Amino acid sequence: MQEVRTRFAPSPTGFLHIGGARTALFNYAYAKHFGGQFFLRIEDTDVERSTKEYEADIIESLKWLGINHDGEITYQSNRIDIYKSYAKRLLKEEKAYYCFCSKEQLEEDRSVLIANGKKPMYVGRCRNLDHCEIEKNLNLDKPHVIRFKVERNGKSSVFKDLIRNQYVNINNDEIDDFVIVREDGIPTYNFAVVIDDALSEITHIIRGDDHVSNTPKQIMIYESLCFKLPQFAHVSMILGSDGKRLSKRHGATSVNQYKKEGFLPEALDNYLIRLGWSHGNDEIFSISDIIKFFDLKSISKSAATFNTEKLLWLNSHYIKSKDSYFLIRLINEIKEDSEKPLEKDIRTFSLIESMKTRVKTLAELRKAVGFYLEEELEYDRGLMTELNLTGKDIHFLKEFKVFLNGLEENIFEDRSPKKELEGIGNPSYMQDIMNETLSTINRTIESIKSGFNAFLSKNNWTMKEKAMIIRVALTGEKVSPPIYEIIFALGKEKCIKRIEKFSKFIS
RNA sequence: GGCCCCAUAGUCUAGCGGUUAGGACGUUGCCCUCUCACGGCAGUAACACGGGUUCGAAUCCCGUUGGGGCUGCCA
Repeated sequence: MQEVRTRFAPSPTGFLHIGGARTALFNYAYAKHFGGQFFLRIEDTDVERSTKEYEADIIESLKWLGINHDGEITYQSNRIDIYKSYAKRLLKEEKAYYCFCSKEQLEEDRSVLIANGKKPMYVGRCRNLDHCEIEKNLNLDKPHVIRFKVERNGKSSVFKDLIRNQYVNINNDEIDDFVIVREDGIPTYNFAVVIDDALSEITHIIRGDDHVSNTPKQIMIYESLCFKLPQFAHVSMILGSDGKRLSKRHGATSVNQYKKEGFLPEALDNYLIRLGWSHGNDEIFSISDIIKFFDLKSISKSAATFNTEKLLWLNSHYIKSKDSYFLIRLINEIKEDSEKPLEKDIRTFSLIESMKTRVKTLAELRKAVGFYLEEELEYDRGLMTELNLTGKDIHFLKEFKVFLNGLEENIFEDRSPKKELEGIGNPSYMQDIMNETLSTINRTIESIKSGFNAFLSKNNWTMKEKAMIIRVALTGEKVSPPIYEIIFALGKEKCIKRIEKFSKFIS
């Protein structure tokens, strides 16, 4: 069997968006499923709109998603001469022709056709120019493009689409004599794409639905150049919540933006692969699962609506599955320059460990431990009225401070294994350290817990009635990790300081 | 307008001639509980419509409606 070779061919006229990422993932998964190769080609023939910034974004985003290409990246802008030579060949074989019509003239033709209720196609003025006329115009340096001469007289173009598993039939009368080389000598998409795909021996072209109507044009070029045809698979579009094609209007659409907002690449990959593709009732797919199970026949024919809720669910799923040191690292990677980095110590670790089940993004996770990062807490007035504190509470806080004072210092010693974790590559060793860290935390928290419970019962208090005031005093928030965990993370001294400050604030 | 494609709950989907139409997200209720989550349990909600074909249709065919795409010297 022939090796499967696929490609992703974005144009650097925008950031890598969700739709492009899915197409890339499909192509990657398909090739890898068959042990084939996946290539990346930058289609930068639109010199007006292509930028290096977008190009870098696309490459980086793909890398972040783990969609790794084989071989070197191809740039169409480096291959203009190749396209030109093929255009020359088509000209010589009279499968293409020079067109000297001015843009103004074409615009006029167009409006006349539309006014008469006709299809706005090229009128064919230059389709059958005689040699002398062409020579004359060329010698005069008259601006021109090269058009492909579409065979008509009732002919039609047929190709099989692998997603629908059926033939798509388009009458050639519907297809214009499209431009293959622009006035400035740069080839157009439909021309360059065919030459590159053919020359790089791409076997399967998996791309968006928006290319179906281009396919007959491209097949004509394949045939006119005697290239071997690849197979085509057109994936339906991704729609926004309003049913319209997904665009910037719908909020975050670039991969990069999702990264910044604290999504994990695993979550995005998993979400994207399930958007339009299924494998029975399975929902969770790692990259290797994707490669293992991916196929074209399980791709849905209909358009899919992008749903952030489900992405968030997947993201929280993957956040929960990561170890907390790793999460700290990821949070620091995406933090704003103005934010201070999270420390890789055992206290931060314990908080992340506790909060990671309560958030859906890394950004939220960072925010959730904000009370720990802040030196000085702000207490919300509204929250105070809600608490409705009395003299009894002030008394309780006093007692609580006594309890804190009585805690042994050494339980708060920082037994951070961070040094050992820096720059080591042995996963099982890391796992050991991780487990040890976790059990240290658990042991300590247990000891705080039993001491605290004894303190409560001695005074005939219950957790239920006292938890909220402690929570607010120590964090300034109504929602926080469990009390014992806060005490552990903050440490004795900070807890006492915060209780003192809070007591002063309320009295 | 013309051409092409699509149609199972709010969303992603399973189904491929005979199912109590399955799963997941969301949502609702309950349990757990120091808050919020997590977790567990239970519930909610769908075959767009109309004709055929067939003993039998979500499934096959035709039409209607609705949606999407293309109709560039963008890709």
